[in-house]
Amino acid sequence: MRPPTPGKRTGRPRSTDADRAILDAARAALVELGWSGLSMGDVAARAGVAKTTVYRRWANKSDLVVDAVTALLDDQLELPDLGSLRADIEGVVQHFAALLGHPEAKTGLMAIIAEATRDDALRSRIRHAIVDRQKRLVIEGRTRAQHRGELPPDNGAHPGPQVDLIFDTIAGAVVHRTLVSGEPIDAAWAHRFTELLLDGLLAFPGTAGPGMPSPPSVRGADPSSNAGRA
Amino acid sequence: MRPPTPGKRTGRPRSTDADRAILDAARAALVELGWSGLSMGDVAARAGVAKTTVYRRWANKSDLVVDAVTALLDDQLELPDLGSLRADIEGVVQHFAALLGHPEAKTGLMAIIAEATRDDALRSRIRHAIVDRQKRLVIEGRTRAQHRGELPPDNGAHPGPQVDLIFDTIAGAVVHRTLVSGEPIDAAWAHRFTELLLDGLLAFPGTAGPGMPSPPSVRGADPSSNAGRA
Amino acid sequence: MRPPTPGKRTGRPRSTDADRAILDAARAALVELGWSGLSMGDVAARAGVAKTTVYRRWANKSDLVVDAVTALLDDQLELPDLGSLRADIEGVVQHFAALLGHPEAKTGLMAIIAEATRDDALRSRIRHAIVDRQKRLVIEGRTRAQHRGELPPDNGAHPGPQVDLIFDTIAGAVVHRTLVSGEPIDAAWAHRFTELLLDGLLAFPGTAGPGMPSPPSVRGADPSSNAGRA
Amino acid sequence: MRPPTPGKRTGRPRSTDADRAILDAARAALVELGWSGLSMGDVAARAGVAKTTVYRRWANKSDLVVDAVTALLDDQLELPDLGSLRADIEGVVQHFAALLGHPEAKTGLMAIIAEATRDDALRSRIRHAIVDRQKRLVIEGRTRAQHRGELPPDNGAHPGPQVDLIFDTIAGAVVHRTLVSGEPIDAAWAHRFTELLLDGLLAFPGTAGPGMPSPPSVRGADPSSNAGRA
DNA sequence: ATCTAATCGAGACGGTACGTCCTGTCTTGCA
DNA sequence: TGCAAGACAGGACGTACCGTCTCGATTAGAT
Repeated sequence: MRPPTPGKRTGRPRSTDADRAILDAARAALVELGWSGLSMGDVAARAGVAKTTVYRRWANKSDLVVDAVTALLDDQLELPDLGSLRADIEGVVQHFAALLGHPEAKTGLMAIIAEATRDDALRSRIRHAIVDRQKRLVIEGRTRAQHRGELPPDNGAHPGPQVDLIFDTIAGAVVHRTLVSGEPIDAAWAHRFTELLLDGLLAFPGTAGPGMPSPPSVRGADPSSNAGRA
Repeated sequence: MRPPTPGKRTGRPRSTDADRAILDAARAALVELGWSGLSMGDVAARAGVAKTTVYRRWANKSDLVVDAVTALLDDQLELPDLGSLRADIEGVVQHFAALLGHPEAKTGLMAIIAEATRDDALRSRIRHAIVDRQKRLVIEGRTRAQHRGELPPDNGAHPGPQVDLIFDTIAGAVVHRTLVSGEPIDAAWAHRFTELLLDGLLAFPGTAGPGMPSPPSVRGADPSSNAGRA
Repeated sequence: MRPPTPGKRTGRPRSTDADRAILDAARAALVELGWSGLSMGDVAARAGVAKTTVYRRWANKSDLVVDAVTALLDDQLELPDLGSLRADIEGVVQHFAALLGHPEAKTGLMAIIAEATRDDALRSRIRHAIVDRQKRLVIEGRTRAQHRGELPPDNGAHPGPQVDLIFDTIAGAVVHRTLVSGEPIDAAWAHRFTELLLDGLLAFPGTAGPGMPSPPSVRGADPSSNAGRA
Repeated sequence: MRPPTPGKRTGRPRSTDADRAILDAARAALVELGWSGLSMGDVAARAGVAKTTVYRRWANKSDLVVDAVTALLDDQLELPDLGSLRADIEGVVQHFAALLGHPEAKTGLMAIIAEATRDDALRSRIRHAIVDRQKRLVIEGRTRAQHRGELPPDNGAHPGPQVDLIFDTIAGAVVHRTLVSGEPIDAAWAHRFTELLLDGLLAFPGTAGPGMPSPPSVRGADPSSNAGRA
């Protein structure tokens, strides 16, 4: 939705009904047909709008779909305080997983990410519209944990890289399991993943079966797992 | 490459030269033009082959690109023994990151994954051709670490879920950072990620800035992995 | 040129330049390449027009060629008064023969007629666009001859069958000699044919060799038609 | 059916069953699909034969169809003596019309004639295989009429042009009425056409209605129709 | 009784055109 | 000026045939 552009104010104003109808139509088409099956003409027809009206707002497929998808995600960005870092992470994992369970989010996200691998402008748009936005969840959770005393306060170093690392790890795992491995994410998986993230691999060497969580280790103080190490 | 399979023995056999030429051409076209720019006619022309000859083997773009990309990954599956679990993980992370640095792998992988979000057959094809194959790396590294005594032996529980979790975590983080966040993976990131994975977030207070490695972590006293560091 | 017809008035109107360019290109292509060599894509290219633009107007090759050929014939429909029935017939025979001498008319006509042998819609289209139109020549010549007193006036019977018979005989002989027998039509043939048609076989003892005109037939004492002969 | 060619006698002989099956299949396909719809592969499939087997006998579609059609006509060439020139002509007209009533003859003939308008080799093949063969009918009828005294004997001049003219007139009228005008040929039309051909237009100026034949005029001795002439 | 060479079926091959679909731009007339 | 409608140039799609080619398996006649 770019070129309604600058100061000008004359002529017939754009229909906001059309805006909504087009985004809704795009979302619906994306679910049914996928990125490559989605056509601008079809979106216009679904929205009951002329093709011109679509192109007047979005210059091409990418732009339209990015807006359609991000609008979808914007409604979902919340991180309720569940009382502990561990619970917060489990919560966000399940929340994100639930979001990716919706076919429109799933298809749309992957489609624009794929397209972005060869389109720098699209990539940076995704970065700003999606990644940076979601990163606030990590920052917020981190700050909250620091206030609770679960994590030490910032020691003066820039926390960005740390935040990025954790964001990529959490989001990556969820996305990969859902979209690449193609397995669903349930409470048990969320629990085990949180355990791994907080305590580390060396702290729970495969003793956990599915749905059979290991006892919460505090800072991984499990002597047996340290046995073979210097 | 499906329909030649039925046991028939009659007629002129398919040219294996054509097989190779087409896959090579598809790979090259993928790098230059990306998924959406790749056209079957162009691939045929590059391969010096008629369009018919391509369609006789692969029914559509997805099928062709999946085969082209998996063949690409098959050449890359190695996990040299670097002497410790920590080093092995850092190694595989960097190895996988390097692979995703190649535009052909990057574009091709994401494209077929995106396409797979709405194509069950393609999804299971990806699972078998790529995911399951790569999972062996995790299993191999795990077994090696158990022999070294870094990890306890299997305690009778089925190790699958554990392997899956670790695989999704490693592959997911690498893929997400590379393709979604759009940041490169260097030695420092690989090191910090490995530290997080092995020791856990609670043991890892995020004091490291970029290019400014964290102090040797309390428990990661592995000489080989510290070799290049202060 | 069918589907624009419904009374609609909206949208961008079709380019009449394109109409003309396409028909001209089709005519030219027909001459150079013949029916089977003519391709829609090539016609579009010659007309400097997209293939879509051709298909929007004509659904297939037959339709396009029919229109191209009939437009060609429409320019040619004249029957100058040569002073006598005999001269008028000789004139129209030579005129029609000259028309069939043009490769575009020759190829186009036969092609659509052949196609029409298995396409009822096309057949009736040809009937209306070509046959009925040309029949007026016979009617006009007949009326003229009646005014001159060469033929008796209509005796109350419907003249249709008579007109049809004469039309099929004249047109059939010209077409057959030109396209089936593959021999050219010159002044001598036109003269002998007219003699046969007017006087009948029994009055016409076949003494004429080629270029060796028969002696003035007993009953065909028409000065104008004998002008160029011994 | 050309290249079984010269002296050689060794190897497996060609199957005559295949010859017949192919021609029959070609005939059937021609009726159903027309020239342009007929494909060599389809003919082979209908004949239960490999494409190679067809191409080994006929180099292309034209050759095959010409042979298929001429074989069809060869069975039909007879001119029974009906006792008078008039009856013989009426007989051959109706006979030829009946032949063109068969869709396979109709479609096949027109198709190859149309193709011949731009293929000299095909044209001369048609001339020899069809036209020249049928011309014998005219020659035979003429000779017979001369023996009966209905026509004068040859006066030394070469009779070819006369034969050609009559052949083109008869065949042309029948073909044109059937295929171009698209009207059927019944006994009444055959009678009226014969009358025109034998007596001439000036002898029966439209006094005949359909199915209401004029009395047989002998040498067109109708004074009233000659009124306006010198 | 073998040898041998042309036949047969099957179907892959390089090409060419097909007719459809979509893209992004443009040209109308109405509001 | 916005908008619905739809024409426009361009280009890829996946299909269908063409006429050629390579296979392995017959099949007769010549040896």
